[in-house]
Amino acid sequence: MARKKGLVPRKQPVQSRSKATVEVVLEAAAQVFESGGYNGANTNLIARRAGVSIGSLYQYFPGKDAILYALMKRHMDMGYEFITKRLAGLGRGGVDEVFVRALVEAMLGMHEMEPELHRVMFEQVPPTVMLPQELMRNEAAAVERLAAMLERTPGLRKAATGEVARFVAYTLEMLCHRFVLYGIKGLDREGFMDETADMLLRYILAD
Amino acid sequence: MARKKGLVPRKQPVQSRSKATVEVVLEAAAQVFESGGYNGANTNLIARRAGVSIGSLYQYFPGKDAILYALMKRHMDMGYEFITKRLAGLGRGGVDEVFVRALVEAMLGMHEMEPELHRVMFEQVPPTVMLPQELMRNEAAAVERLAAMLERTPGLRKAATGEVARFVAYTLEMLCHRFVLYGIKGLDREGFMDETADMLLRYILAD
DNA sequence: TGATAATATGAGTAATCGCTCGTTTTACCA
DNA sequence: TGGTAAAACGAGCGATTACTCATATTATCA
Repeated sequence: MARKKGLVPRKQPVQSRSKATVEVVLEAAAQVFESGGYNGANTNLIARRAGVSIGSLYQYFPGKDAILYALMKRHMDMGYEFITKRLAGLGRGGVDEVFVRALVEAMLGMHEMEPELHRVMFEQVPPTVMLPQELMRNEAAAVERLAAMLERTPGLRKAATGEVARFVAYTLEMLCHRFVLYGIKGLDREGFMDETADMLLRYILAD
Repeated sequence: MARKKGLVPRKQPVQSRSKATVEVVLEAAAQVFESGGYNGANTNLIARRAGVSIGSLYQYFPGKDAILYALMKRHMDMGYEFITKRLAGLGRGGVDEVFVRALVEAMLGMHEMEPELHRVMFEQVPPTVMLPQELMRNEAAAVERLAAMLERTPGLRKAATGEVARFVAYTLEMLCHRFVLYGIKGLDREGFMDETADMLLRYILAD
C-alpha cells in the first residue's frame, strides 16, 4: 500500500523547464495508469516513462497518489468545462426536451474524453484519493444549476427540485459511464441517447 | 502489484478442519478488505487475522486475488438468490407496478447486504479479478428473465425487450449502489424507492 | 561574470509483501 | 496401532517499491 502521504504538490515549479518536467510527468503518468491500472503504476515507472529521474519526480509530487490526484483534478475540470460550454444559453425557460437531449449529449461527450483514464479514476482509485471534496465541487455546482432550472420548469413532477436534480444527475452520469466503458448490448450511441433522454424527460415532467 | 496468479483454489479441503481453515480465512479476508480496501489487504495480514499460518493460507489460495474472487462469488450468489426469492411468483402477467416496486425493493435489499464488502468489490477491484464472466452469469440470467417478462407485458414501449431489460437492470443496479453506499441527499429509503419505481415504470410503459 | 537559487540526477537504503519449502502435527483407516 | 495422507506451521528469501540525499548541472540577474 502507498504509505499515506499528502496529495498536494511539494513545491511549485517556477522556471519553464520545471514546468515542463511536471507536465511530462503527468503525461507519462496518464499513460502508465491507463495501461496498467492503479496497481500497475509506480513512481519509478512513471519517472522512467517520462524520461525524468526519480528524484525530479519527488521534487514536485510526494507520491503516486498525488500524481493521480492532479490528473483527476485536471480531467474533471476539463469535463465540467466541456459540459458548461455545451449547455450555455440553454434551458432559460426551464427544462424541456431540447435541454434534456443536449444534457444527455454533453454528459456522453464528457465521458468519451480520456475514457481509459476515466475508468481508472472512477473504478480503481482508493478512497483516500477520491474522497477530497474539492473534486466534487464541480458536480455539486452542476446539480445546483440543474435544480435552479427545474424551479423554472412548468409542469414539473411533485417532488422537490433538489432531489429531482440529484436523481437525474446521478442516473445520467452512471448510464453514460456504463455505456462508454462497457456498452449496452443492442444500443448504439443514438439509441442510447434516445432512451436515456426519453426516460429522464418522462420522469421530470411526470404528474 | 500482485504477480498474476490464478484465481482458482489450489486444492480442495477434504477434512473438516481444513474446511474450517478455508472458512476462517475467508471470514478474515472479508474483514481485512472491508477495513483497509483492496490495497490495504495482504495475505500475511489476512492469515494473521484468521489465526492461521501464512503457509496454510497458501495451501488453498494462490494469492490475494483468489481470496477476493472467492468472496465475490459467494457475495454475488447470495445476492441473486435473495432477489430470486423475493420475486418468486411475481410478474407472471407481465411487468406492472406491483412487480416493479418489488424489484426495486429486492435490488435495494441486495445492496444492503455486506455493503462495505460490496463497495470494495465493485469500486476497487482490479479488472483481472472482476472480468471473469462467471461472475456475471447471474446478472445476465436475471436480465433474460426480465426481458421474458417484458415480452408478456401489455402496453410496452416500442423498443425491443432485450434492450429495455438491460437498460432498466443497469439503471436500477447503479441507483441502488449509489443510494446504499453514499445516499442521495433529500431521499430516505421510502422516497428513493418511490422515485426509482416511478421512473422505471414510466419508462417501461411509455407509448 | 560570478554568486545564488532552482533544477536535475540516480545509486542506494529501508520497508513491504508474496510466496516457498523443510518440518511438525494431526487425522484417517486397514 | 502403525503407516500414510492431509493439514498446519513459520522462518526467511527474493522481488518490488517508495523515497532520500549528496552531488552535479543549469538558469537568473545584479
